[in-house]
Amino acid sequence: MHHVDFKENSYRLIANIAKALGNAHRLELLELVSNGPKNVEELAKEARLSFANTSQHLQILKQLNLVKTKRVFTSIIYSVADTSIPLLLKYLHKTAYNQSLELKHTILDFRKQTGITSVEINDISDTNYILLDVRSESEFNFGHKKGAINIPYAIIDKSMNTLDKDKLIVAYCRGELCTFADKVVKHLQEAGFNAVRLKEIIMTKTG
Amino acid sequence: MHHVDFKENSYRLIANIAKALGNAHRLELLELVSNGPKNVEELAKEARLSFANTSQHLQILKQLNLVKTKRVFTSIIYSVADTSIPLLLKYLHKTAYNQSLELKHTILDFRKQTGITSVEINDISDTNYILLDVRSESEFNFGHKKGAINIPYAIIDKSMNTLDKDKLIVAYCRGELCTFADKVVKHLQEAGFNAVRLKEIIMTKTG
DNA sequence: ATACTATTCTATTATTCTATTGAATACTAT
DNA sequence: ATAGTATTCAATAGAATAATAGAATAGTAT
Repeated sequence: MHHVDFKENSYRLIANIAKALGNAHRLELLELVSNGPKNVEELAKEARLSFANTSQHLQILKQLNLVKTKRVFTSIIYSVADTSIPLLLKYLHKTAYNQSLELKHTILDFRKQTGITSVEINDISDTNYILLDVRSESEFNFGHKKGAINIPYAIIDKSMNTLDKDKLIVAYCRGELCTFADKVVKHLQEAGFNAVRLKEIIMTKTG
Repeated sequence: MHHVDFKENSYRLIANIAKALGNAHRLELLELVSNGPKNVEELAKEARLSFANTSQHLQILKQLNLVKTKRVFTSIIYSVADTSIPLLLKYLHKTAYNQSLELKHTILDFRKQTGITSVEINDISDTNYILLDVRSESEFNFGHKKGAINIPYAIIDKSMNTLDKDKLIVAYCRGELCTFADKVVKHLQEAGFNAVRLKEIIMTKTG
């Protein structure tokens, strides 16, 4: 192969991966499956898309080997194909946040509007905090931050009495654009807890 | 802003960055400017594109704040907007290499065909090797690996006599898809030098 | 001032991408 | 076997993207 064809072929193949990430819905779907395996119905609902459209986007991701499937009873379960993919998503978010003033302001304004404090793990002086994962039980079991406990968003009102009011509660969900943690923090604060939201780009196991 | 709009807006803005990388020519242009500032003419020539088309692609990259411009005499010089961008490109290459069998084989077959050995820095047992940067002088001056010396690809035949035949020569260029280093290694080997190519995804300063 | 030149803009065309709809498929459950 | 259901396929229309050619612009050089 001539070096010009080699270069053009290679760039085309790499660009194909970027192109797959270059659609807001596919990006969201890929992040959803990065948080744990899900079937098409769940993904369609979470991403607010039609069934058929979700399936089509997922097939594009599958064709590029970014997600993989397996059948479990009547459902096709999609999951992320490789652990390097969430890492790529993280750097994409980072660059977007750094280079797009509009994105930066969208995120900062939203957090400001909710009035909830976001902290990074390293910024927490209190060593005796509770790290609270508010995602679903299956997402928690698929992978979570070291030392975290799980109270899914949906049941926080019933289960918050198991939490210690004297400790700082640091809640997190799927990442920067997931708003489960924001809502949980608000509920906890209203119930008299000392709670903040973990500032993170994308959910990663170690932190 | 409602949390659904917040999410959709944010994903749209992040996807816009990915979309910019989702074109083989733009990807190549972005990597070219990551190696050092260049004017439109240079970029068009290197990427084998028409002048107008190059300009249009560059404007898309500029609009997304991935590249920046400045005028120097009669030319507009494009350069990469931020150091986080080459890092994103590196992870994109990595994921593409891992997930696309076709890309992996394209690269492996090309290197096999040239018959040139690729090594990683850590694999070199001989501590007394020469690290040779074969890019242009201006690219070298913009940033190079620690300890590297520069003999641009274009003048290797005239300048190879300054190199030591008793030392291992490890040549590198702009990265995995750049073939300058391959050609230089071949010339050096034919002239009786002991030369190999540095295996690297994207040119980074430290290594 | 004027010519020159590097770059960008405009208009056009061909191509690719996206969402929708309804039908088809492939598997499970009985 | 048959029914049921989750998912995918196929066709389509509209929107967005990409490349080309030629005109326009904005600066430098004389």
